[in-house]
Amino acid sequence: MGRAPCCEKMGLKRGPWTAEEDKILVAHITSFGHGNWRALPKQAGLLRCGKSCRLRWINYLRPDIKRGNFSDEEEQSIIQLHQLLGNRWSAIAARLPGRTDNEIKNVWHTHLKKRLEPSEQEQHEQQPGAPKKRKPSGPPRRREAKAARKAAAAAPVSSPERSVSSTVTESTSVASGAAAEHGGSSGNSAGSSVSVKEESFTSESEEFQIDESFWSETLSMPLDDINDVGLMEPQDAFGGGKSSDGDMDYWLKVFMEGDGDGGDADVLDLPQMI
DNA sequence: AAACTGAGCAACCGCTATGGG
DNA sequence: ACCCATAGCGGTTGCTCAGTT
Repeated sequence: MGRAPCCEKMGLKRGPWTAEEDKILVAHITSFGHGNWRALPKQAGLLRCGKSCRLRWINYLRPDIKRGNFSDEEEQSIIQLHQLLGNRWSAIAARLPGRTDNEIKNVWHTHLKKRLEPSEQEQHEQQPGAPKKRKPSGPPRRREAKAARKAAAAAPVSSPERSVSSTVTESTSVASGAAAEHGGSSGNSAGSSVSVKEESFTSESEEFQIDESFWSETLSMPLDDINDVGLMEPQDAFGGGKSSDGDMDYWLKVFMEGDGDGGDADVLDLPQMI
């Protein structure tokens, strides 16, 4: 279908986002929402293509992103959901609030898949795989280190030093119901352009900071808003969606509701991994 | 201490789906 | 009904850096 060339390369920046760009993007979306991704970069004064902005926002800047390592429960859920849904990362992500499809995809390919493969091999052929040169055992240390780094660097909205760093996840727990009325930023498409003027987006020279209330508000917004699309939403997950998903949805339904023997009942309880 | 290796992750690419005119 | 623009998704790539040699 008539697909506009993504980023008419001319003049558009690519590669890693700078803190400055992050600030601009967050500021713009927070103030005006993201009704039109394609137009957004121009409006915000970013030399990026809309696609890139969208990706950056969804995968990294969104305030409701949960950072840090995946908990065991989350990993188990991913494994189970992957068995059920296959590589439908967005569908899986929809059931793991705060996690993005990209992140889940990465975790799957880097950890979970590998973790499963050996056990599957052992199942099929009781042959211990050739000992890996590295990674003796135990939790990947690098992961934790990175998670820390990530948490530090992540909060897009604060200064690099990240005085506010105590992770978004933490604030999630204290999020008050205060501002649930805000139209949710992730679902926050066009219309709901959040009216968060009170946020302190000060001039570039000053520390860029979003008022705590923003995070509380956003984080406390009904998860339904965030996960509307996929999170156990009957119509969507069970047939209201694309017709091509019919089979999948059917089995999902069976899986979720239990097919009688209740074998997978556990999974049925994982609507939200918070 | 330096070089090397590879895990981890952010970002990109290209395709399909969807909605509006 | 058709065409086009945009959003969204999944696969892939390439960079960074911790861990190993």
